[in-house]
Amino acid sequence: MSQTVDRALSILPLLAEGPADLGQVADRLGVHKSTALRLLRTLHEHGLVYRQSDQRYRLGARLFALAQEAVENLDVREIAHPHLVRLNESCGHTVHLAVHEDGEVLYIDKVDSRYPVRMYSRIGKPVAITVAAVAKLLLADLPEPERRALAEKLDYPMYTSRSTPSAPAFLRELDKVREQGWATDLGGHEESINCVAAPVRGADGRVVAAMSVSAPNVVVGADELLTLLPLVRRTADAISGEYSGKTPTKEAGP
Amino acid sequence: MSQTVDRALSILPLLAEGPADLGQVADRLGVHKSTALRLLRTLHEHGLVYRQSDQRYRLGARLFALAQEAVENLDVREIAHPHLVRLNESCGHTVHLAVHEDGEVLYIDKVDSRYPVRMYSRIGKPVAITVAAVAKLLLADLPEPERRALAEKLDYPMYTSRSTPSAPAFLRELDKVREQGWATDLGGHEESINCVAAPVRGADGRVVAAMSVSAPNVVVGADELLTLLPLVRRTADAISGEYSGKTPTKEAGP
DNA sequence: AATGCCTGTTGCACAGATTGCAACAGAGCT
DNA sequence: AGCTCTGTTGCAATCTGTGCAACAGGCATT
Repeated sequence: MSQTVDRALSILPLLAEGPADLGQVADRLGVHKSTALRLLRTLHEHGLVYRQSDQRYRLGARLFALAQEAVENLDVREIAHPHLVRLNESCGHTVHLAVHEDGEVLYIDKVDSRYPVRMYSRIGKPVAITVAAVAKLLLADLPEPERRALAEKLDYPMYTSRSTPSAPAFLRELDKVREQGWATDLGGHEESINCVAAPVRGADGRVVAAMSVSAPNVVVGADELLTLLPLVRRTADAISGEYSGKTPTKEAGP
Repeated sequence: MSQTVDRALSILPLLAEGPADLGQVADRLGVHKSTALRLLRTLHEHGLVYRQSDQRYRLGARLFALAQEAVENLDVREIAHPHLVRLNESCGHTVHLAVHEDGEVLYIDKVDSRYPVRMYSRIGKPVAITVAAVAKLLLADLPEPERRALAEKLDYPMYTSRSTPSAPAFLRELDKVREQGWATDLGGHEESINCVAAPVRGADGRVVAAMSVSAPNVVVGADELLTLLPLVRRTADAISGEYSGKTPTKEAGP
């Protein structure tokens, strides 16, 4: 809607691919070098891009700080976290929390005490939306037309032979998931990894988040993982209860 | 430099404080509501802001993805990570990696296997620049005028009685740190936490990053922590060697 | 139940900011 | 030393962004 801002913001994903110099940025934006320079300057003043010693531009530090603060005012995450930790303690597996936003599903929390994994390599990363158990739950709850439109807009990469192959198959899966109130991903993303997931609902019953437990086949088989389903659902329900019970925004209640 | 972009970007830190509606955004920007609306729309199209169900705006998902990719392009981090893990395994304490950028120091990696801490609560967060051991190392290496200018621009909050109190004291500390080639923070940020840090240098000898080991007093005293110094320095030197040995950019070598 | 207020949204004309050009500067390389 | 390449600045034309005012829709109040 605003050309200048649009151009400026287009620089960010471009730089996300790697550092670039002025000429490259100008070319890929399709604007004059001087224009690109001015946009980059403005981005720089706000700390969103950084000019490294070789004069090339790169994404800047403020971006981290913003993403940081953004994740910190997601109230679902705050409420859910202790529950995730407790679940992790009792089963030992990786626990994820994810939300849906504008056609993307992303992890907003993760607990994995067994292996010291680099946590930031996951949080914030968009999820494999067509196969992940949490994605199924979040999308299954969308209103019919929106869900259909999204399903048909998606790509269906065959990560493994068990990946969801097409929009119709995906929509069928979503119907099933909505019906049963939980979801799985059995080797659909990575051959040897299975997940079980359950939805977190707000006061109005809408799904606001989804949580999952993941484990590699070598640790527990799919059957064994499924025995955790009741525990996962109970945890999700506990979060739902707490989330819809309180209104943690600052508006004073009656 | 570019008014429109400047205004649009000013919205981001504003929303970082918490969700806001159109009117609030317009007020705080000092522009007409319609203008704010258009800016927000553009930000929305790029996924940087998200409109939640109550119509208020909040920072968006793309921000995570960008910060994500940004951190993945930092080659120091990639090289350093295994070393940090190894150091953590041998001493058991929290290990940090930090870089300096435009007057800010921020953590870009952290390993803490003992306590399952929420990792993202730190990575990307600006460091207490006047007291942190890693900050001292990074700033001590700046050219004299720049260092002086920065030191005088900073605030010197007294987190504890041992915090750096003023610019002159800070500059003196930086001189000492540069001299000895390592740094400490003994309860300067939080009363009961001590850190030892060492610099990572590029091929030209400039400090490109700094790493530290932190531990609370109740686990090991300051004296005991200092016995780790040789190990920390060796680790940092190992990273420096590997970092300056390779040029991991795509420019083909001879 | 109807009214009034408040928030978000659109069309339009003006003003002013942004754009591309061309000329300049400075570094790095042949 | 000359050359080219990249980054940088001043300027005028114009296109874009801005604020205004009117509209729409929802919520709470009368």
